[in-house]
Amino acid sequence: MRHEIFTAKVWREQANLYIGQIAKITGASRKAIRHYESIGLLPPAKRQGKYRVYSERDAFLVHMIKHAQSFGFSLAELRELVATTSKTPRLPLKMAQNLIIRKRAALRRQIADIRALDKRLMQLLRDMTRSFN
Amino acid sequence: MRHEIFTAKVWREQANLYIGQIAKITGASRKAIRHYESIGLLPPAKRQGKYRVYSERDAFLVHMIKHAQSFGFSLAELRELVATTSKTPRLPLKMAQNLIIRKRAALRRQIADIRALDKRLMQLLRDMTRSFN
DNA sequence: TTAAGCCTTGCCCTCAAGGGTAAGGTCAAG
DNA sequence: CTTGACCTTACCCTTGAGGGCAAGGCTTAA
Repeated sequence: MRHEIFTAKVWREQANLYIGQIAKITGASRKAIRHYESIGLLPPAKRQGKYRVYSERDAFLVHMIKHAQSFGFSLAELRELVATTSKTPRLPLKMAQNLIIRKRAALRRQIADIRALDKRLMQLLRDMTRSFN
Repeated sequence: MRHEIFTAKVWREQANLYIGQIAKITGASRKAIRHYESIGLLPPAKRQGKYRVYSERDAFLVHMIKHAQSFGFSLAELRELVATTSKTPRLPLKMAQNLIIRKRAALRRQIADIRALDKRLMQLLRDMTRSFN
């Protein structure tokens, strides 16, 4: 029964992929993909028996996660975006843009913090030099 | 015997302090102080029986560690400085200055990295906006 | 000698993002 | 029906700097 329904051809058309296939396609490790699911970043995968099966849409989500990570986003920061994306046909542009804008603001804050620290270090250095003379 | 030698008065003069006293003086927790010892940042404390006893010099070292931490130094970064300081009468100025200079260089690198990331995010935002129109 | 207040070691927990390995179950094909 | 490739859960490990707790030992003043 199942064998007739899920022939190789139909598989490819429905893109019912095991986790290893998704991993190969997206470049994420199997472990990472399960991890995303375990922390609720990806919705629980459908199962065929005990095996997780994924569609090309899921591959897109994983791709998105990897891409976003390379831009410095943490998995936690991506939760909402991924959740929404998995429920709507297209990437929620506004949400993604807001994410980026907030990240940029955080970066600006980081730079300010680092500069403040640098100033303190500079002053410390000056004080030490003075105590030398 | 020991009781005659280590009277309260003599104690105060020799500043033989239990870990709780050092903790109170320096503001570091007992746990933190033991932690510094366990990772080899502080030399193994002398013992009176099973209790660690510290001198005011040790208090100075702990103070130094806390101070340096507030300037963004990790315990690992302080290893050499603390080791040397604990073996010489005064703070090794040159070594401390080099540490600061190196830290400032690292901060500059961090800022460069953040700015590069910010540029990428800006570009990404532009691309997304374009795909909107 | 005893109570109160210190101190001791040892173990698990935190956060992020998985890596590594074990031990075993399952799938598709020959 | 077996083989080999793939999958499953489950547990421990990593970095940094300790926090929290347990269970018990030490000190010292009264």
